[in-house]
Amino acid sequence: MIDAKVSPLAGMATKFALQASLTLSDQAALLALPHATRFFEAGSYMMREGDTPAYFGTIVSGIVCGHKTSGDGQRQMTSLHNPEDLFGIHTLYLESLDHNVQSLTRSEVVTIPLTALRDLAKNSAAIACAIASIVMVDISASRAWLLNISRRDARARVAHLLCELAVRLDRPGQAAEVTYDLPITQEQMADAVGLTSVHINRTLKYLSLSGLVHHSKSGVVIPNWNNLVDFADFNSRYLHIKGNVSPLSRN
Amino acid sequence: MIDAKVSPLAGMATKFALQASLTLSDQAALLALPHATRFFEAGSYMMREGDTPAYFGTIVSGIVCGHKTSGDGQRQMTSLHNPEDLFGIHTLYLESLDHNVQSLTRSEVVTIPLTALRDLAKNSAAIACAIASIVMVDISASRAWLLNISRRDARARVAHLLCELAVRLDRPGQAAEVTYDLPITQEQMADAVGLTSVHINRTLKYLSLSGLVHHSKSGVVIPNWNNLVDFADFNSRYLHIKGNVSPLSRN
DNA sequence: CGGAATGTTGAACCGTTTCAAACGGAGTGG
DNA sequence: CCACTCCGTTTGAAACGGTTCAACATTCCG
Repeated sequence: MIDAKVSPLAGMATKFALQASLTLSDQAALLALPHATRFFEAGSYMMREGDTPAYFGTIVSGIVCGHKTSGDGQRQMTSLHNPEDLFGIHTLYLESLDHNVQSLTRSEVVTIPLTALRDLAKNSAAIACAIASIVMVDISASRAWLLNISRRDARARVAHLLCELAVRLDRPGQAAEVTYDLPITQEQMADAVGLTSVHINRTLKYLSLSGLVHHSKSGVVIPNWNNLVDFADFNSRYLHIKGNVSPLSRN
Repeated sequence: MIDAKVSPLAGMATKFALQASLTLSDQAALLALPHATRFFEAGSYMMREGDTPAYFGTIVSGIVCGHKTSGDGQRQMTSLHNPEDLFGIHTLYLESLDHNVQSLTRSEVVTIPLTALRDLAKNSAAIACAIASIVMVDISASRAWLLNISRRDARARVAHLLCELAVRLDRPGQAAEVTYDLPITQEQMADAVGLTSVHINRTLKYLSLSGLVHHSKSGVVIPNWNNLVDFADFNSRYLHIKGNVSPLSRN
């Protein structure tokens, strides 16, 4: 099995292994991928729309987002990546990037050239399947965001986002209260859910006053997980977490 | 090369071949996939959220959509499929469906069991890569919908959708005027772009009055392609059409 | 300590929704 | 062939949710 101590690529290799059954040589090949550790300041671009995709990576620390901007400069995030998440793998076979990737906080990432992964996938059906599988999970999340942004009001919308992050950070499941770090600004949150930072402010105030969630620099506190899930109309199925116990992600 | 006359699967096989270089035996294997021709009445469900994915397919005729619904019954389409498009392939490696697939008009489709494709992908890296590639193109479109719905007003939003469909139906490129069929109701269009059918009505009226697009039972007429593209802030890059001449898709 | 970035609040405004009513066309049955 | 119905379209008026603009408070950071 993959030993998490061995390599900064171990997390990435594990993600692959979760999606398809890999031979030992496939696992070894993944761990042998050329890679570099890089640091990005908050707000710096890791990739830009229109670029030729060059690498993908795993996040070691920090928060990274994918986003697009409209002609008049408005921005919409399309994904949010936490430590241990992969980013950029969607673009493995795209000739040009359709979105930007930017760090929201100072972050450390391990980057891997796409050419190297392409070579691997060309020779291993299992690895290619794992990649396809990873992208399928991501497109499912993308569809969930679409619904969230188009059909839920501001309150449920940010509640839903906070639920998603809780589940992805593996927090719920034990007690009623759920807690995690989320060092992003209200403006960044606005770009994630398609609102204004002013309205995010009012919405967070409402959610806090009604005891559903508290968000501050010290993190997110969800006093009662089930309450928030109900309020947000949240169902974690779309995250396709393997071995997920309850499809409703209520305790 | 793949002969379009041979099999109802030829279109599907060609889509795969466009994304990865397939050996002749890969191509033959794709064409040999078990399949069935099926008809669906307008409005009938081909797959439902929560189901275990069973098949994918190509559309022969008709229009099919993917959609999700929120707890209070509001609906948001996540994709629209025209003849020759694939549907359901996103779910190849998902344990449960995260969205519904429904026909908007009476439609004829060719369905292929996912198990058969999984077997093929397991043994051919090229086919697995083609699948990954197809999904990557789709997730790119999904991101574009996200931006469209969250950050453009109703007018630009429906204009953008009509641009996308024009390009995907391969209409623009020759003359300034662009025409195509789009036998969907205003309510269906509303579900595609995240608006109300009432507001779609007013928006279409505006677009028609200003000479940008006309939509009726007889189809879509775009008197001047470049005008609509500018108005909609449309750039076809996100569709990743191979061999696409102009990334801006202006003539 | 000072300046910039982020958060907070109020008031006016505006795009979209909601509700309600009426209209038109296609299909059906008498 | 007309009357009836159903479904989608059209229009108006009022209400609502979120934006915009502007001012001020707070926190962060060099």
